Amino acid sequence: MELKGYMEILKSKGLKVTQHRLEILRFLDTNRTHPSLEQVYSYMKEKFPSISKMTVYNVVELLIKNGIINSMRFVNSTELHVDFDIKTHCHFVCSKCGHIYDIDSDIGIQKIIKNSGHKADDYNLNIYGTCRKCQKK
Amino acid sequence: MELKGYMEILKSKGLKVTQHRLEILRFLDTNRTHPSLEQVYSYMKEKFPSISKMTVYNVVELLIKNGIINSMRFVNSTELHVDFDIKTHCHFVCSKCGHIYDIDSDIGIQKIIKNSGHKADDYNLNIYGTCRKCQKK
DNA sequence: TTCTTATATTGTAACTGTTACAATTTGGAG
DNA sequence: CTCCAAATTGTAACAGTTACAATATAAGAA
Repeated sequence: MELKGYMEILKSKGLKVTQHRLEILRFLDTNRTHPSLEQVYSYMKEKFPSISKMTVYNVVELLIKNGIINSMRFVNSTELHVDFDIKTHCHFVCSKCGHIYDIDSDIGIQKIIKNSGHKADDYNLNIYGTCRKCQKK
Repeated sequence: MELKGYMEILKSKGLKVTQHRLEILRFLDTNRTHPSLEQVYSYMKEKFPSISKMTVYNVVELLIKNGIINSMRFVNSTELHVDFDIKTHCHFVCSKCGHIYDIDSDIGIQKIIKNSGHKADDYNLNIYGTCRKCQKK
């Protein structure tokens, strides 16, 4: 996606366009690796050596709140991970190598809670185990 | 369940039986509220005023590693929650009241990852939204 | 029972991820 | 270009967790 595309995303939500916001969006879009905030900060620090970690936290929080990016947490660590893909809610986490894989699957969340009376806004399915690559080793 | 039952659970895994372990098991068994470690500690502190928070962390870690209890983390906080029920892997978290509901559903995890080549050991499905009670308010 | 030893518990300190807040800088409307 | 609301920054504090060494205890052996 071109820079113009990220500008449109921000503008469509009535958000100001800043270099930091554009670069974080671009990084997440081109690196679909579900990075932790530390990893996002680490990348941004190279591009903008004077950037504050707070900016990363602020921008990420803003993007999450406006439904532009996805966030997830896994049972084996306390840190928040983010991803540009807001459609995929299922992830496979390898206990050996730590790699996070997207699992493209519609688990029919409405059917699961239909008798409960609850109203679902979002969900995360995290699957833990050994990934394809690590099984071969 | 009687105290004897918790002793059997520990012994069957070759673990030593201690007052702390028994009490934490009993608390989790009779309070299926998916408490955070802070909440477990808070309860234990009343029963055993001199208990260290480290003991709670150690015992809980041991119980998780031996597959005796379940653990889960939610996207809105960094803290680990635990539950005596090792069968239920689906939870509904109300964004309004914070209550965590068990969702009894078999989502057929094997089917979901069958083409991926990965091998699943465990999973957590967290659903976020407004619970039945909070919708009425 | 008492002894022994491996293991459970404890306190402290350090570490990681996150939040609060006030000071400063900046995007973008007019 | 000017101005103001909002973005960014640095600092400090906080919450959850981990590491580790010292002490206490469970449970098998004698």
